[in-house]
Amino acid sequence: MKITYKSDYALKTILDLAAHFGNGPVAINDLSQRLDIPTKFLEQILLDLKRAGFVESRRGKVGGYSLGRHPGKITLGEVTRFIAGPVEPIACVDKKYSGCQDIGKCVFRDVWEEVNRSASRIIDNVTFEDLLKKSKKMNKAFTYQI
Amino acid sequence: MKITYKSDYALKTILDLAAHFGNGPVAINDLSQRLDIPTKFLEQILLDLKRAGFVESRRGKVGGYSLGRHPGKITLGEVTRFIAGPVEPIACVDKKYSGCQDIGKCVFRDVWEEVNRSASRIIDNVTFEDLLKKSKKMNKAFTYQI
DNA sequence: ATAATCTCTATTATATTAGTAGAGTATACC
DNA sequence: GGTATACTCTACTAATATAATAGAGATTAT
Ligand code: FES
Ligand code: FES
Repeated sequence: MKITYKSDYALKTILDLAAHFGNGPVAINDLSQRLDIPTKFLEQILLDLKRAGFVESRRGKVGGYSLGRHPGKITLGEVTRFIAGPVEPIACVDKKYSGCQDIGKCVFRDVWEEVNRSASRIIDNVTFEDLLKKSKKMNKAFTYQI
Repeated sequence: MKITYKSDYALKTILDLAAHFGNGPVAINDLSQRLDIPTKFLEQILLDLKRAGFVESRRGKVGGYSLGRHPGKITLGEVTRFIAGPVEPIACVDKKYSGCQDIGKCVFRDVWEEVNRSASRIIDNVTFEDLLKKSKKMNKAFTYQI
C-alpha cells in the first residue's frame, strides 16, 4: 500500500463524489478545481475508478461522474487496495520477485501477512459514508471555532 | 513502509548477521554470496545500517560486519522504519506534500494513523532473535520433510 | 610491504510516478 | 441537424526514485 499522489487524488475524489451522491453527475472540471488536481491526470484516475466500478459516468452536456454505489457500500479498503496496491510489502506478492525463492521458508512473510490482516481489519471497516460524516463534523467544528 | 529490494536486502542481512552473532565479523563478500545480493549495493546498505547503529564494522584482514546489539534487542520495527520509512502513507508525513493543507481537517489521517499504530504494535514486538529461532525451526522442519 | 577488507563519492541504468497532449465519441439542447 | 459540452482513449514527456556499478581511498593482520 503506497499512498502516492494518484492514490491520494483518487480517495479525495471518491469522497467528493460521496458528498454529491444523489445529486446527479459532477463534471471533471468541477472536481479538478475543487480538489486542486490536474484535470488531465484526474481524467485518467476517473477512468480507472470507472473500470473498477467505483464510479459511473455520463457523457455530453450535463454529463459527469457519480458514485457507482451508495457511499455506505464502498469501503476505504476496497478503493485503497485497487488504487494503491495491497497492504503487504510488494516483495511478497510480486511474482517476478525471486528473493524469497522458497516462500515457505521466509520468516518475514508471516509478519507481513499479520500486518496486512491487521491493516485490512481497519480499512475494510471504514466506508466513505463514515468518512463523509466525519468530514462534515470536522468542518462544522472548524467553523464554530472561528 | 515500502519493502523495496534495498529493504529486503537489509532485513535479510541483519538476520544473517544475527545468525552469526558472537562469532566475529562476517565479510561483505560472504554476505553477498550467501544472500545473493550485488556486492557493491550491499556495501552501501551496510554503511547505512552502520550509521544507524544496527551493525558494527571492522576493517582490514579478518574484518567484516557484526551486529551492533544482541539480536533480541533489535526489533523488526526499528530496522523496517529506518530502511523502509514509516508505516503510514507518505502523503501524511511528507513535508513537501500540500494535498492536505489543513491537516486537522483531513478525514483520512486518523485512519492511516490507526493503521500505523496497529502495524507498529506487530513489528515492534518481533525481534531478530525471534525471527532467527523461527528460521531455524523452519529449516529443521523442511529437512525432516525430505 | 601487501593482501584483504571496509569507506566514501560519483555515476549510470532502469522503473515508477506525475503530468501533458490531442484526436475521438456521446449527449443535450436549440 | 449543428454545436457546445463533457467524457474516452492512446501516446508521449518529464521528473523522481530505485537499483546497480565504478573506482579511488583508508585501515588492519600478518
Ligand atoms: S519478504 Fe515476502 S516472502 Fe520473503
Ligand atoms: S492523507 Fe494524510 S493528512 Fe490527508
